[in-house]
Amino acid sequence: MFAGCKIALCDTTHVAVRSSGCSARTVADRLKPLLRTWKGPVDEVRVSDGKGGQAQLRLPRGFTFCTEQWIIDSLAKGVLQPAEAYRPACVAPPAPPPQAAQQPASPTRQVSPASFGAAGPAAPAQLAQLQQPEAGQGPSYSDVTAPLSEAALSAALADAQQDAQQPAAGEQQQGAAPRARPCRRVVRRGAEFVAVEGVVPQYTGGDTCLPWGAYGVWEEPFDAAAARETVHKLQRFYEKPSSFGADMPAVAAPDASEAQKPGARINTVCQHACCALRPWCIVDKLLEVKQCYISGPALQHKQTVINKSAKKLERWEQPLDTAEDVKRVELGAKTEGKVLEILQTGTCSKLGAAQEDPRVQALNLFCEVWGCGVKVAERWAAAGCRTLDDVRARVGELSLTAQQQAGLRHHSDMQVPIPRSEVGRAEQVVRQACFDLVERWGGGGDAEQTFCQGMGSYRRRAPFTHDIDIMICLPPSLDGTSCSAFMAELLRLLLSRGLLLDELSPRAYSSVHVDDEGGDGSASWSGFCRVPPAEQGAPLLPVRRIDVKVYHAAHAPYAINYFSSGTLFSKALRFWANYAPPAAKVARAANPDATGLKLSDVDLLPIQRLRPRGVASPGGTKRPYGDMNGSSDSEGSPTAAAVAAAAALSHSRRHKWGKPDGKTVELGPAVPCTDETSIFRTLSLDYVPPHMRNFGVAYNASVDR
DNA sequence: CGGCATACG
DNA sequence: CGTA
DNA sequence: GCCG
Repeated sequence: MFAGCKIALCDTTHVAVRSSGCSARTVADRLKPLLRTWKGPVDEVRVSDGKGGQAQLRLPRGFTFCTEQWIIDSLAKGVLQPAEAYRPACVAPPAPPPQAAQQPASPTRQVSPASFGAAGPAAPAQLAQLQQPEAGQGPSYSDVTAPLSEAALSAALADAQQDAQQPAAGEQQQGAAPRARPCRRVVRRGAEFVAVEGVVPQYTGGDTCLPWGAYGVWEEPFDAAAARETVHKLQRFYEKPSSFGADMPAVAAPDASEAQKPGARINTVCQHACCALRPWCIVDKLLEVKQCYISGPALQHKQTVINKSAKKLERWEQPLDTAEDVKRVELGAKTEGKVLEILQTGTCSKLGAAQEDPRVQALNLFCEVWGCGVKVAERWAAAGCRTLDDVRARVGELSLTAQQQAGLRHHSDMQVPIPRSEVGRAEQVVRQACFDLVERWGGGGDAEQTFCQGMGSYRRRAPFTHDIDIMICLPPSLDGTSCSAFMAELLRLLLSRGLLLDELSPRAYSSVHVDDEGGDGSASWSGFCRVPPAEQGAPLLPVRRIDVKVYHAAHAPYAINYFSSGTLFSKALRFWANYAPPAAKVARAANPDATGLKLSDVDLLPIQRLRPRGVASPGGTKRPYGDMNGSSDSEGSPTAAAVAAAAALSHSRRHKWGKPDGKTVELGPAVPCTDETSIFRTLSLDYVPPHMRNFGVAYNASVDR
């Protein structure tokens, strides 16, 4: 029924429908043409969209409607979820007239007729929770603390609470009556935290009173609605900074244009039901177009722009049938043109030309090799190579780095997605080694404050990842030790325990970091590993890419924030810190000369931008995004103190390549953050949990490059 | 036309 | 320049 | 490629 459609490959008994903004009529119309090829039995079903719209539609027997969230959750949990809990509002069974009149806006679910699946008269409360899985995941605090016993606090917990004041956690609870302290006993056994009494708590802060990082608990409480709003705010500001302050709806209002579409239908190529809900085919084509921009000036930024547009389209929940439909998305001029062309012809001239060009094809292929970027790819192509085997055959004359040779060797294994479970087992191996080492290195009484977790899309709950990314934050008692020395030991241990491949010299790891102050603040290593099979005799698992990072405790909030976020989310957050008026206000409070904040993986610094965005040249003094806050005029002429401070600060972190950015100066003092929540609060944002730090729709195939 | 996130190996 |  |  959905041949060629990427969503439907998951399952052949469900019809994915967007959760809102769609009429029953539309669903019926979309299904009609698809049914022409359906041979099996069909049921006549009456549906209502709760907005007065009703429709009679034909549905293959045994099929059920579901939202896209059903797919995501089913994948994440590895089990098909009950579809009735994910029924789209726009295809609810028609409500009996009297009730519908009484509660027009109420989302109460009616019990379904047979063709909606065997929902039965399930408890409405349960349904409501499942309907919005996000809400269920939020730490409605009572859920978190309820199972815990009311016995006496463990002495260790009491101690920890005394010296860790948690202002951010308290703030989140504003308004709510303080609850009795939850009580529990948790002990660390090696790399594991086990509950002796009650259960290991899930979230820090809030009224659990649990300091961040105690007992291996690093998850912070969140409000799903506030988090969604924050994601939206960041997206908007990143995509169109001038839109700051204007309140825009998260999705385009379900328009009345469904009734009479003014424009002519130009979409002649894509009839997929799921593409009416999200233009997947357009997104896919656009990402192919991105590949045309593989060489030339500023191409990285052109690719970035296409990426942004793709994410925007991915979030677009209206059908794209007419030119007016496309206009409403508000893409850039050129991108919009490409989308129109794709709609009309199924492809785009730019793409056609590039697909004919074997050199462009080769460049894109070569860039898949880890360690090979555009420059190197161009060298290989210039030498006449068109396939990876061409390159392999001429390794000698092309002078590949060890990294590139390894990347070439494992290229095919890199194509295999990594299931969560495998990342989890790698995490266990590293965690064991890490805690062993922390103890051996005399990590005082605070070894349990060591952070060691799988990061990246794994921490964002993706069902599959493309690499294994593990981060360690040493406990405070190891502040004086060198991260690279710790890394070297750790790699040796991981090699001997059979996780790492003996490639890219994990044996000889050393970081030439003879910088300032004793003890370098961070170290990182990238290489390959093979996770030992779960049971003996099982076939070897593929080789995987693995990154390991070690940070000092002081950097933990910033490092964890960065490595838990998707690429675009990180960029948007840093962009916000740099330029958003609320961030600028915070910056000025920390240092009167500051114009914004610079967020990195180790700290949050006030900075002074000598030429703020929106200022043409030395001439005018136009401020970037309106003069929304009173500010002292001190732009374009850094104080002597600022320059001196900048020189001192940037001394240790001067890059070898690229131009040293002379247009901003780093100022002090750094803004201290105790946890991730406090980073968001500092930036005047609400905390966003890792699994929501994706732009676009979570866990589809697209990867930023 | 300058800037586009920020850093380490 | 490569990586994240 | 797009925004200011």
